[in-house]
Amino acid sequence: MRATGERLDEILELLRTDGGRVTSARRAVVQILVDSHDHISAEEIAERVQRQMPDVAPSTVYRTLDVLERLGQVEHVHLGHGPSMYHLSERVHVHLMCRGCGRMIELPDSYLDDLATRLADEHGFVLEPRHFALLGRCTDCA
Amino acid sequence: MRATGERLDEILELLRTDGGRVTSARRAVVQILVDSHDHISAEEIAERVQRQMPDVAPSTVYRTLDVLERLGQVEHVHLGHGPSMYHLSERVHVHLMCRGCGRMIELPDSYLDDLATRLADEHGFVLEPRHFALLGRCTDCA
DNA sequence: AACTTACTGCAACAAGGTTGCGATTGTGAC
DNA sequence: GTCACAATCGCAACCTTGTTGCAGTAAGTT
Repeated sequence: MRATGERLDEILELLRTDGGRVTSARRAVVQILVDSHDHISAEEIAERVQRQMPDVAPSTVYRTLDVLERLGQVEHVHLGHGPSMYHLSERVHVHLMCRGCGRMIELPDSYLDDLATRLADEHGFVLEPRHFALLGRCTDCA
Repeated sequence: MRATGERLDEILELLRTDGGRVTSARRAVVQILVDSHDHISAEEIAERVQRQMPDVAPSTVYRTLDVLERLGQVEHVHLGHGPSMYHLSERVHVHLMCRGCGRMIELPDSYLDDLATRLADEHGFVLEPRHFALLGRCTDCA
Protein backbone atom coordinates (compact mmCIF):
# COMPACT_ATOMS: atom_id res chain seq x y z
CA MET A 1 0.00 0.00 0.00
CA ARG A 2 1.49 3.27 -1.10
CA ALA A 3 1.27 6.30 1.15
CA THR A 4 -1.17 8.83 -0.23
CA GLY A 5 1.37 11.60 0.25
CA GLU A 6 3.67 9.77 -2.08
CA ARG A 7 1.09 9.68 -4.82
CA LEU A 8 0.37 13.35 -4.30
CA ASP A 9 4.01 14.30 -4.67
CA GLU A 10 4.41 12.02 -7.65
CA ILE A 11 1.61 13.76 -9.51
CA LEU A 12 2.80 17.24 -8.61
CA GLU A 13 6.31 16.36 -9.73
CA LEU A 14 4.97 15.01 -12.98
CA LEU A 15 3.17 18.29 -13.53
CA ARG A 16 6.44 20.15 -13.09
CA THR A 17 8.53 17.92 -15.33
CA ASP A 18 5.87 18.32 -17.99
CA GLY A 19 6.62 22.05 -17.96
CA GLY A 20 3.58 22.86 -15.86
CA ARG A 21 3.33 24.67 -12.59
CA VAL A 22 2.15 23.58 -9.20
CA THR A 23 -0.28 26.17 -7.92
CA SER A 24 -2.25 26.07 -4.71
CA ALA A 25 -5.44 25.38 -6.67
CA ARG A 26 -3.87 22.41 -8.45
CA ARG A 27 -2.42 21.08 -5.24
CA ALA A 28 -5.87 21.21 -3.66
CA VAL A 29 -7.51 19.38 -6.57
CA VAL A 30 -4.93 16.62 -6.52
CA GLN A 31 -5.18 16.34 -2.73
CA ILE A 32 -8.94 15.83 -3.00
CA LEU A 33 -8.54 13.19 -5.69
CA VAL A 34 -5.94 11.37 -3.63
CA ASP A 35 -8.09 11.53 -0.50
CA SER A 36 -11.30 10.55 -2.24
CA HIS A 37 -12.14 6.90 -2.38
CA ASP A 38 -15.30 7.61 -4.31
CA HIS A 39 -15.97 8.84 -7.75
CA ILE A 40 -16.42 12.54 -7.65
CA SER A 41 -17.81 15.11 -10.03
CA ALA A 42 -15.91 18.20 -11.08
CA GLU A 43 -18.52 20.30 -9.33
CA GLU A 44 -17.98 18.53 -6.03
CA ILE A 45 -14.23 18.89 -6.35
CA ALA A 46 -14.75 22.60 -6.91
CA GLU A 47 -16.95 22.86 -3.83
CA ARG A 48 -14.40 21.13 -1.66
CA VAL A 49 -11.57 23.27 -2.97
CA GLN A 50 -13.63 26.37 -2.30
CA ARG A 51 -14.13 25.42 1.34
CA GLN A 52 -10.44 26.12 1.81
CA MET A 53 -9.90 28.62 -0.99
CA PRO A 54 -13.14 30.42 -1.87
CA ASP A 55 -11.69 32.29 -4.83
CA VAL A 56 -10.82 29.26 -6.91
CA ALA A 57 -13.02 29.27 -10.01
CA PRO A 58 -14.77 26.14 -11.28
CA SER A 59 -13.09 26.66 -14.64
CA THR A 60 -9.74 26.22 -12.92
CA VAL A 61 -10.88 22.86 -11.61
CA TYR A 62 -12.02 21.78 -15.07
CA ARG A 63 -8.75 22.88 -16.60
CA THR A 64 -6.75 21.12 -13.92
CA LEU A 65 -8.67 17.91 -14.46
CA ASP A 66 -8.01 18.18 -18.20
CA VAL A 67 -4.29 18.51 -17.58
CA LEU A 68 -4.21 15.59 -15.16
CA GLU A 69 -6.13 13.50 -17.64
CA ARG A 70 -3.72 14.40 -20.42
CA LEU A 71 -0.90 13.28 -18.14
CA GLY A 72 -2.65 9.97 -17.57
CA GLN A 73 -3.13 10.52 -13.84
CA VAL A 74 -6.90 10.96 -13.88
CA GLU A 75 -9.77 9.40 -15.80
CA HIS A 76 -13.43 10.23 -16.10
CA VAL A 77 -16.36 7.96 -16.70
CA HIS A 78 -19.78 8.71 -18.17
CA LEU A 79 -22.68 7.49 -16.09
CA GLY A 80 -25.49 8.08 -18.54
CA HIS A 81 -27.32 11.16 -17.32
CA GLY A 82 -25.48 13.48 -15.00
CA PRO A 83 -21.96 14.82 -14.81
CA SER A 84 -18.75 12.97 -15.61
CA MET A 85 -17.12 11.37 -12.59
CA TYR A 86 -13.39 11.65 -11.98
CA HIS A 87 -10.89 9.45 -10.18
CA LEU A 88 -7.18 8.72 -10.12
CA SER A 89 -6.29 6.43 -12.95
CA GLU A 90 -4.63 3.79 -10.84
CA ARG A 91 -8.07 2.94 -9.55
CA VAL A 92 -8.91 1.08 -12.74
CA HIS A 93 -12.16 -0.77 -12.87
CA VAL A 94 -15.38 -1.46 -14.63
CA HIS A 95 -18.31 0.59 -13.36
CA LEU A 96 -21.73 -0.88 -12.79
CA MET A 97 -24.23 1.90 -12.29
CA CYS A 98 -27.77 1.32 -11.00
CA ARG A 99 -30.29 3.42 -12.88
CA GLY A 100 -32.72 3.08 -10.00
CA CYS A 101 -30.81 4.28 -6.97
CA GLY A 102 -27.56 5.49 -8.48
CA ARG A 103 -25.49 3.03 -6.51
CA MET A 104 -22.23 2.09 -8.14
CA ILE A 105 -20.48 -1.26 -8.05
CA GLU A 106 -16.84 -1.50 -9.08
CA LEU A 107 -15.32 -4.55 -10.67
CA PRO A 108 -11.84 -5.40 -11.89
CA ASP A 109 -11.07 -4.70 -15.54
CA SER A 110 -10.60 -8.39 -16.07
CA TYR A 111 -14.35 -8.76 -15.89
CA LEU A 112 -14.58 -7.62 -19.47
CA ASP A 113 -11.56 -9.49 -20.81
CA ASP A 114 -13.60 -12.09 -22.64
CA LEU A 115 -15.82 -9.48 -24.21
CA ALA A 116 -12.85 -7.30 -25.12
CA THR A 117 -11.11 -10.21 -26.80
CA ARG A 118 -14.19 -11.09 -28.77
CA LEU A 119 -14.75 -7.51 -29.91
CA ALA A 120 -11.11 -7.25 -30.98
CA ASP A 121 -11.15 -10.53 -32.87
CA GLU A 122 -14.50 -10.17 -34.54
CA HIS A 123 -14.78 -6.43 -35.08
CA GLY A 124 -11.30 -4.97 -34.70
CA PHE A 125 -12.73 -2.86 -31.89
CA VAL A 126 -10.51 -1.94 -28.95
CA LEU A 127 -12.73 -1.65 -25.91
CA GLU A 128 -11.99 1.14 -23.42
CA PRO A 129 -13.95 -0.17 -20.47
CA ARG A 130 -12.87 2.55 -18.08
CA HIS A 131 -14.59 5.30 -20.01
CA PHE A 132 -18.20 4.20 -19.69
CA ALA A 133 -20.43 2.54 -17.14
CA LEU A 134 -22.50 -0.58 -17.56
CA LEU A 135 -26.02 0.60 -16.74
CA GLY A 136 -28.71 -1.55 -15.21
CA ARG A 137 -30.50 -2.28 -11.95
CA CYS A 138 -29.09 -3.49 -8.67
CA THR A 139 -30.70 -6.23 -6.59
CA ASP A 140 -32.85 -3.79 -4.64
CA CYS A 141 -34.11 -1.90 -7.68
CA ALA A 142 -34.54 -4.68 -10.22
CA MET B 1 -40.84 -7.65 -42.42
CA ARG B 2 -43.54 -5.36 -41.17
CA ALA B 3 -44.67 -2.42 -43.27
CA THR B 4 -43.46 0.83 -41.77
CA GLY B 5 -46.94 2.31 -42.02
CA GLU B 6 -48.20 -0.43 -39.78
CA ARG B 7 -45.68 0.42 -37.10
CA LEU B 8 -46.55 4.09 -37.40
CA ASP B 9 -50.26 3.43 -36.91
CA GLU B 10 -49.57 1.03 -34.08
CA ILE B 11 -47.65 3.68 -32.15
CA LEU B 12 -50.20 6.42 -32.80
CA GLU B 13 -53.02 4.11 -31.71
CA LEU B 14 -51.08 3.26 -28.55
CA LEU B 15 -50.77 6.97 -27.83
CA ARG B 16 -54.55 7.34 -28.08
CA THR B 17 -55.45 4.32 -25.97
CA ASP B 18 -53.07 5.65 -23.32
CA GLY B 19 -55.28 8.73 -23.12
CA GLY B 20 -52.92 10.82 -25.19
CA ARG B 21 -53.57 12.75 -28.36
CA VAL B 22 -52.18 12.43 -31.82
CA THR B 23 -51.06 15.85 -32.96
CA SER B 24 -49.38 16.71 -36.21
CA ALA B 25 -46.10 17.29 -34.36
CA ARG B 26 -46.25 13.87 -32.74
CA ARG B 27 -47.17 12.23 -36.00
CA ALA B 28 -44.13 13.83 -37.64
CA VAL B 29 -41.76 12.70 -34.87
CA VAL B 30 -42.99 9.12 -35.06
CA GLN B 31 -42.79 9.17 -38.85
CA ILE B 32 -39.14 10.25 -38.68
CA LEU B 33 -38.32 7.54 -36.15
CA VAL B 34 -40.02 4.91 -38.30
CA ASP B 35 -38.23 6.10 -41.43
CA SER B 36 -34.85 6.46 -39.80
CA HIS B 37 -32.58 3.48 -39.88
CA ASP B 38 -29.91 5.33 -37.95
CA HIS B 39 -29.66 6.55 -34.46
CA ILE B 40 -30.79 10.10 -34.33
CA SER B 41 -30.49 12.89 -31.81
CA ALA B 42 -33.46 14.87 -30.54
CA GLU B 43 -31.99 17.92 -32.19
CA GLU B 44 -31.87 16.27 -35.58
CA ILE B 45 -35.42 15.03 -35.21
CA ALA B 46 -36.45 18.59 -34.43
CA GLU B 47 -34.66 19.89 -37.52
CA ARG B 48 -36.35 17.37 -39.76
CA VAL B 49 -39.77 18.08 -38.30
CA GLN B 50 -39.18 21.79 -38.81
CA ARG B 51 -38.46 21.30 -42.49
CA GLN B 52 -42.15 20.46 -42.88
CA MET B 53 -43.57 22.37 -39.93
CA PRO B 54 -41.32 25.28 -38.98
CA ASP B 55 -43.31 26.24 -35.91
CA VAL B 56 -42.77 23.02 -33.98
CA ALA B 57 -40.64 23.79 -30.93
CA PRO B 58 -37.71 21.59 -29.87
CA SER B 59 -39.34 21.21 -26.46
CA THR B 60 -42.28 19.51 -28.16
CA VAL B 61 -39.91 16.99 -29.69
CA TYR B 62 -38.29 16.31 -26.30
CA ARG B 63 -41.68 15.88 -24.67
CA THR B 64 -42.89 13.60 -27.43
CA LEU B 65 -39.80 11.43 -27.10
CA ASP B 66 -40.37 11.21 -23.34
CA VAL B 67 -43.92 10.03 -23.90
CA LEU B 68 -42.90 7.46 -26.50
CA GLU B 69 -40.20 6.21 -24.18
CA ARG B 70 -42.66 5.88 -21.31
CA LEU B 71 -44.85 3.83 -23.64
CA GLY B 72 -41.93 1.57 -24.44
CA GLN B 73 -41.85 2.46 -28.12
CA VAL B 74 -38.59 4.40 -28.10
CA GLU B 75 -35.27 4.07 -26.32
CA HIS B 76 -32.28 6.31 -26.01
CA VAL B 77 -28.66 5.46 -25.56
CA HIS B 78 -25.82 7.50 -24.04
CA LEU B 79 -22.72 7.75 -26.18
CA GLY B 80 -20.34 9.30 -23.66
CA HIS B 81 -19.94 12.92 -24.74
CA GLY B 82 -22.66 14.30 -26.97
CA PRO B 83 -26.42 14.09 -27.07
CA SER B 84 -28.56 11.05 -26.37
CA MET B 85 -29.51 9.07 -29.46
CA TYR B 86 -33.02 7.81 -30.03
CA HIS B 87 -34.46 4.88 -31.95
CA LEU B 88 -37.55 2.68 -32.00
CA SER B 89 -37.30 0.09 -29.30
CA GLU B 90 -37.72 -2.89 -31.58
CA ARG B 91 -34.29 -2.12 -32.96
CA VAL B 92 -32.57 -3.66 -29.96
CA HIS B 93 -28.82 -3.94 -29.98
CA VAL B 94 -25.58 -3.29 -28.29
CA HIS B 95 -23.83 -0.13 -29.39
CA LEU B 96 -20.10 0.06 -30.00
CA MET B 97 -19.02 3.66 -30.28
CA CYS B 98 -15.60 4.72 -31.57
CA ARG B 99 -14.18 7.58 -29.52
CA GLY B 100 -11.89 8.49 -32.39
CA CYS B 101 -14.18 8.94 -35.37
CA GLY B 102 -17.62 8.56 -33.81
CA ARG B 103 -18.48 5.57 -35.96
CA MET B 104 -21.00 3.23 -34.44
CA ILE B 105 -21.16 -0.53 -34.77
CA GLU B 106 -24.32 -2.37 -33.79
CA LEU B 107 -24.35 -5.87 -32.43
CA PRO B 108 -27.12 -8.19 -31.31
CA ASP B 109 -28.06 -8.12 -27.64
CA SER B 110 -26.90 -11.70 -27.35
CA TYR B 111 -23.35 -10.42 -27.52
CA LEU B 112 -23.57 -9.51 -23.85
CA ASP B 113 -25.48 -12.57 -22.68
CA ASP B 114 -22.48 -14.15 -20.99
CA LEU B 115 -21.57 -10.96 -19.23
CA ALA B 116 -25.18 -10.31 -18.23
CA THR B 117 -25.49 -13.78 -16.77
CA ARG B 118 -22.29 -13.38 -14.81
CA LEU B 119 -23.31 -10.00 -13.43
CA ALA B 120 -26.70 -11.36 -12.40
CA ASP B 121 -25.22 -14.44 -10.72
CA GLU B 122 -22.32 -12.78 -8.99
CA HIS B 123 -23.67 -9.33 -8.21
CA GLY B 124 -27.46 -9.47 -8.55
CA PHE B 125 -27.10 -6.79 -11.19
CA VAL B 126 -29.55 -6.72 -14.09
CA LEU B 127 -27.70 -5.31 -17.09
CA GLU B 128 -29.59 -2.95 -19.40
CA PRO B 129 -27.30 -3.10 -22.41
CA ARG B 130 -29.48 -0.95 -24.61
CA HIS B 131 -29.07 2.14 -22.48
CA PHE B 132 -25.34 2.70 -22.83
CA ALA B 133 -22.67 2.29 -25.46
CA LEU B 134 -19.44 0.35 -25.21
CA LEU B 135 -16.78 2.98 -25.89
CA GLY B 136 -13.45 2.28 -27.53
CA ARG B 137 -11.57 2.60 -30.81
CA CYS B 138 -12.36 1.10 -34.17
CA THR B 139 -9.76 -0.54 -36.41
CA ASP B 140 -8.90 2.71 -38.18
CA CYS B 141 -8.54 4.76 -35.01
CA ALA B 142 -6.91 2.26 -32.66
C1' DA C 1 15.09 40.48 -7.80
C1' DA C 2 13.75 40.13 -12.45
C1' DC C 3 11.68 37.84 -16.13
C1' DT C 4 8.91 34.80 -18.63
C1' DT C 5 4.89 32.54 -19.54
C1' DA C 6 1.83 29.13 -17.40
C1' DC C 7 -2.00 29.68 -14.82
C1' DT C 8 -5.92 32.15 -12.76
C1' DG C 9 -10.51 34.46 -11.93
C1' DC C 10 -14.09 36.29 -14.20
C1' DA C 11 -17.63 36.79 -17.42
C1' DA C 12 -19.56 35.38 -21.49
C1' DC C 13 -20.81 31.65 -24.22
C1' DA C 14 -22.40 26.88 -25.63
C1' DA C 15 -24.69 22.34 -25.79
C1' DG C 16 -28.36 19.73 -24.42
C1' DG C 17 -32.21 19.77 -22.26
C1' DT C 18 -36.38 21.06 -18.86
C1' DT C 19 -40.14 23.79 -17.14
C1' DG C 20 -44.05 27.17 -16.42
C1' DC C 21 -47.63 29.27 -18.65
C1' DG C 22 -51.29 31.03 -21.34
C1' DA C 23 -53.04 29.78 -25.94
C1' DT C 24 -54.51 25.82 -29.02
C1' DT C 25 -56.49 21.71 -30.50
C1' DG C 26 -57.64 16.63 -30.46
C1' DT C 27 -61.35 13.57 -28.82
C1' DG C 28 -65.29 11.54 -26.74
C1' DA C 29 -69.98 12.65 -25.61
C1' DC C 30 -73.95 14.45 -27.21
C1' DG D 1 -71.63 18.43 -36.45
C1' DT D 2 -70.29 20.83 -32.36
C1' DC D 3 -69.17 21.41 -27.47
C1' DA D 4 -66.40 20.99 -23.57
C1' DC D 5 -62.28 20.17 -21.51
C1' DA D 6 -58.11 18.32 -20.67
C1' DA D 7 -53.94 17.17 -23.24
C1' DT D 8 -50.64 19.42 -25.86
C1' DC D 9 -48.35 23.31 -27.87
C1' DG D 10 -45.11 27.36 -28.75
C1' DC D 11 -42.43 30.31 -26.45
C1' DA D 12 -39.30 32.15 -23.30
C1' DA D 13 -36.87 31.53 -19.37
C1' DC D 14 -34.11 28.63 -16.93
C1' DC D 15 -30.91 24.80 -15.72
C1' DT D 16 -26.74 21.78 -15.78
C1' DT D 17 -22.36 20.84 -17.26
C1' DG D 18 -18.99 22.46 -19.03
C1' DT D 19 -15.63 25.68 -22.42
C1' DT D 20 -13.32 29.86 -23.88
C1' DG D 21 -11.16 34.65 -24.29
C1' DC D 22 -8.81 37.86 -21.87
C1' DA D 23 -6.25 40.74 -18.83
C1' DG D 24 -3.91 40.12 -14.54
C1' DT D 25 -1.14 37.12 -11.23
C1' DA D 26 2.38 34.24 -9.71
C1' DA D 27 5.58 29.87 -10.27
C1' DG D 28 9.93 28.65 -11.47
C1' DT D 29 14.34 29.91 -13.64
C1' DT D 30 18.34 32.76 -13.92
